[in-house]
Amino acid sequence: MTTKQLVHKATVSVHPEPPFSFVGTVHKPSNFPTTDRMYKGNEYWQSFNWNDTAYGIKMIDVGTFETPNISLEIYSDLETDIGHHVDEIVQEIEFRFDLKSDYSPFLEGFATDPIVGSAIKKWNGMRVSSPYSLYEFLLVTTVLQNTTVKRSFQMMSNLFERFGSKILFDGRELSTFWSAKSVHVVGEEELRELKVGYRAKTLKRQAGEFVGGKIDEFQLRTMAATELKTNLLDIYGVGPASVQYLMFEKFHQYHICDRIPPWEQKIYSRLLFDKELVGEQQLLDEIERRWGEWKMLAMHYLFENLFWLRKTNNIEWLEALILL
DNA sequence: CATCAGGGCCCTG
DNA sequence: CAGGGCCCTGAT
Repeated sequence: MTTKQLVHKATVSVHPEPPFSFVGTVHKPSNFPTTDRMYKGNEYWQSFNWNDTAYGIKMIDVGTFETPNISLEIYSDLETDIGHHVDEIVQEIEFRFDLKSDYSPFLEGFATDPIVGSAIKKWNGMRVSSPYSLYEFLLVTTVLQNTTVKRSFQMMSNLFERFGSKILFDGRELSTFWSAKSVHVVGEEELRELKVGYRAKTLKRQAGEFVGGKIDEFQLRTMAATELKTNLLDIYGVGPASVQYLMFEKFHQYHICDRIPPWEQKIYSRLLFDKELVGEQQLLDEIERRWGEWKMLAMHYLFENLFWLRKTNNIEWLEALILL
């Protein structure tokens, strides 16, 4: 696999809505690691596909909690690419990282909440963000299905190896995602060789839905929650669990939570009830009672805070759930 | 050795 | 609406 060097650069200042947590926004400790992005200190890098071109994105935190400021660097192979697309790339980054939303009613309203209060204190201003396009996000939800974290990671690596490529910018080498087209033209059998099992059919069908124009991410973004959900469920391979991830992380519908998948169920059972396993409906009732319209955001703050704690503390029950 | 469930979803009856 | 089947792997 050859590595493409991206030598041209444009720099733009981006100003998120205060308050803002850079780390909490660009780095999600709960996500399994992939080679398309990396975070260190006050800097963040990722590959970024836009209009069939592989860009490199670097964000540097040069602001403060109250006066957020990100120095956004866009790297490209061709100078003209940056010139023509810089504005739309900035807009897209602002959307994916949810930089312009106002979380203050939640952050202020629950600052002293007995359960989520300490997570808010630590992560105040953390956004619901996903670095991925809808196509890329669906790859993740597909490899997550009906398996363990370890195998999901293996499937993702195999896909990167087969379809992705590499870029080098700012001294960092990162994997890039691929187009739906490149998967669409490949036979299902060839996909199965990547150890994705029955998901080969899903990967191929989803790629086809993008290529054929059935899925339009930008149109989906204009829809209200109910219509959005219906349309997402209409995508082959998207069921109740995946649609919950999509609605929240990708489309930032942080007032909605009508499903808590098994793995999260175990984790929230501990966080909310200090029990090994509480019924899904009981958990749903509890989060509604405690946080109402902000319930999914509250859950996210709890979740990421827990995985951050894991870095310095040994949380035995959590390790057991991750090793599965 | 066999059996089974794991961060679901589709399809059938 | 319930339930079988699906790829593969590690745990038992």
